[in-house]
Amino acid sequence: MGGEPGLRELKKARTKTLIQRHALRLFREQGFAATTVEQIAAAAEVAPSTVFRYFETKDDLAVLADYMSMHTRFTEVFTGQPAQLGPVGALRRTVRTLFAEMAPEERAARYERDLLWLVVPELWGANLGTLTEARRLLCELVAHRVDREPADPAVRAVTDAMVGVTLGVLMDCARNPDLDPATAVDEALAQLETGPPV
Amino acid sequence: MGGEPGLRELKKARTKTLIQRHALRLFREQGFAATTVEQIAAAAEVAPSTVFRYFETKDDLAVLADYMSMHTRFTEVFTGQPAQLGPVGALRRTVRTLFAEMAPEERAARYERDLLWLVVPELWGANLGTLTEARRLLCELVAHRVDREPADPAVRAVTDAMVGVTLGVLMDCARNPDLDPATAVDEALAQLETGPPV
Amino acid sequence: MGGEPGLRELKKARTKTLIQRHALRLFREQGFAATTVEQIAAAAEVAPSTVFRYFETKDDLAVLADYMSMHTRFTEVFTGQPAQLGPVGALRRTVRTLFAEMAPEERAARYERDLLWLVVPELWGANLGTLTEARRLLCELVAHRVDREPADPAVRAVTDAMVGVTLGVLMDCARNPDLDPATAVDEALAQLETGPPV
Amino acid sequence: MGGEPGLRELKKARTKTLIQRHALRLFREQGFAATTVEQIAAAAEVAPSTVFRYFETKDDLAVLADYMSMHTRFTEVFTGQPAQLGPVGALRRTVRTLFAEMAPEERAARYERDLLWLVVPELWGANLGTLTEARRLLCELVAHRVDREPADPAVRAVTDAMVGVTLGVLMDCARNPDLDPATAVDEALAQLETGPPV
DNA sequence: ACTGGCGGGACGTCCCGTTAGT
DNA sequence: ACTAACGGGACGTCCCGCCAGT
Repeated sequence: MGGEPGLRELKKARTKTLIQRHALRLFREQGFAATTVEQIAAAAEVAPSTVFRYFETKDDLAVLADYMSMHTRFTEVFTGQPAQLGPVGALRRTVRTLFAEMAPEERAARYERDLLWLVVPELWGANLGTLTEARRLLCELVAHRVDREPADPAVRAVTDAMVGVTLGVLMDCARNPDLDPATAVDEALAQLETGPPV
Repeated sequence: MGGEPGLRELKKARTKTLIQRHALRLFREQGFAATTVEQIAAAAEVAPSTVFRYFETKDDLAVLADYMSMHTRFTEVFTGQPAQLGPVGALRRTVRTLFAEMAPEERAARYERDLLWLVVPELWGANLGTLTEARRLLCELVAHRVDREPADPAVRAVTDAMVGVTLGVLMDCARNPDLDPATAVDEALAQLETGPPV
Repeated sequence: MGGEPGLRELKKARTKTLIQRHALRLFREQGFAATTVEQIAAAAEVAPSTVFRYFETKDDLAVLADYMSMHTRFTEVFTGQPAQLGPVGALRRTVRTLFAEMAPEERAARYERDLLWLVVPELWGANLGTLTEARRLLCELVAHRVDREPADPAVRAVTDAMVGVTLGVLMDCARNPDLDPATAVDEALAQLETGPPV
Repeated sequence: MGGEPGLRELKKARTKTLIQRHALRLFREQGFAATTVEQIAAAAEVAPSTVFRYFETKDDLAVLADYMSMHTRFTEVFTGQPAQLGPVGALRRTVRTLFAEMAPEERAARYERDLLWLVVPELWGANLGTLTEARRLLCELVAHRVDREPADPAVRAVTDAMVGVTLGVLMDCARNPDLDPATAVDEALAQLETGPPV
């Protein structure tokens, strides 16, 4: 009653992470469609039913559910940027801050995990919800920053431009492991910031 | 013997279109996963095997294959825009031209068909290839117009911004049938063109 | 140690009844197959494991176990009927007496619960045992009353006729809530009693 | 077009019968629940999917679908009985005629198949529909014979009595292979016919 | 003692490839 | 050429038994 003090909860979270880790590894190694839930279960040393206990569908194994939990931190940092910064500038500094907060080894781990869906078409479906939600959030934050409505066309446009640019560069990163997402995103957004594009 | 008389070809194309039309309708009505190939076959009055003769997988039913054929026309129009126009301006005029070339009743039909995948997550996977290809093409056209390399970060950025803005507004159109895609896209791109966003 | 104080017993019985009540309600609302044990557990606010502690299988949730306990009272009343009454007459009066012994609100509650299995095919399997047992008992009581063997064809026939008529009318009641089982059964049995049918 | 002349249809029917035959055999040998669809498929030398192509659910394997086809013959014979016969007499003669029409080896085969569900509780659910339909038909035929409405209580009662007696005796036959259903049913119904039971 | 978590396995749906029939 | 039939296999749901935690 009141938050499950511990051991059970902990093990649950551990199992969930374990299953997803193996799933993502197998998706990368063999492709999404070619990987069966049975294989994932075997790799994680659980029963197939257990996989479905933690993830409703196979697709959900590729969904980064903990992203939602990042939204509050993102909001904090973005909102905290100096008022004279435009939306693009604020986003650049937010991204820099959030990347800096991650320990180096965490960053490497995340890159593998979080960029996978960008290069596996089947996973877009499962992650579209997360993406849409992120877009909605960013739109609101931008609106607040420039003191307009989220439905304002200018707000929509700048938001979608930032999303487009960020996604584009991340897709390149996912395909090319030599690129560092942190700097790549920052540089790409810089292009947007400097003025009328090209 | 010799070149297909063309009649058979025509009938084949007709069947293919027929199957896809019914498939898309059912996807919209019932959702993608809930629609079975058998239902589609029944609706199109063919055998399930025939569906697979025309489309390799069920996913392919949701892919707008004829888009590739639009690329040449798109390239023509885009390239033909006045040299002093920037990429965004050139895209706006290209889009206007292409929309204008469509008969009104064709436009309505296309809206239904072509925007469907934007609101059905499972269909993103199948259409991602088309989208990526379109992005690549636009990137090259932009590069050529501004006389830089396609790999140039500025070229990438403006391309991805245009793609992001266009997709964003199309998603809104798909969800809100009152919006007219032609004007909505044009207005959204106008936001990008006018200068440093917001 | 020693006889259970009875308090624990009582609570147990209460829980069992509670679980079954919710199960039957859900079976009626959603159908048997569509109702999961988890839903039942949630409705009764217990853990799924607990459901299986009280009922061996899901099917058993639909079995009216307390019917066996009614057998002794039934036997008493049936045996106590005047000797000159035939089996059908004795059954009619027994049924009337037993119905009369129930408080009105109990009758309404029982109707809902006890007639459910008649209209849900999947529940026949679980309840067939109870039905067979009832048939066997009635057969013996009839045999005793007419002073013949239970295996006597005439005894079997009259027993099965009564069972058939009763079941038939109860199935009608289950489907048509306007009918009152007490009078409907009585009237139907009256048809059997009056002589060579039709 | 127009009734599938042959080979295909024939093979289909053959496969369906084959699967069901093996299923019923296994149900008898191992019990219903203990028999898996895989086992049935293996015994019939088909794939498990093929089983589900012919029978919607495992339960349906135990349903005697061809009974419906007997209804017309039954109606003919029953209706053709002399007008002065009462419903029970007409049913007795109908049953005798129908049994007589079967070749001896067919009778033996049918007994095995058709009486199985009576002793396997899980199968009652699947067969209840057939039973209910039979009851409805008999009710109508009786009503017509005695020139009353099918809803008339007397009609209902005599119908249900006949159904009850028949079922009861068939259950005994199913459990006791020494009994001959044809004569057992006839004798049991005779009890109903001779007058006020007992 | 009760409950939560997990295993194992059956069911039933669906996809899609192959083979054989018309 | 088109289609029906079937195979094989993945997915996802659900039941129910067991064991470990509180």
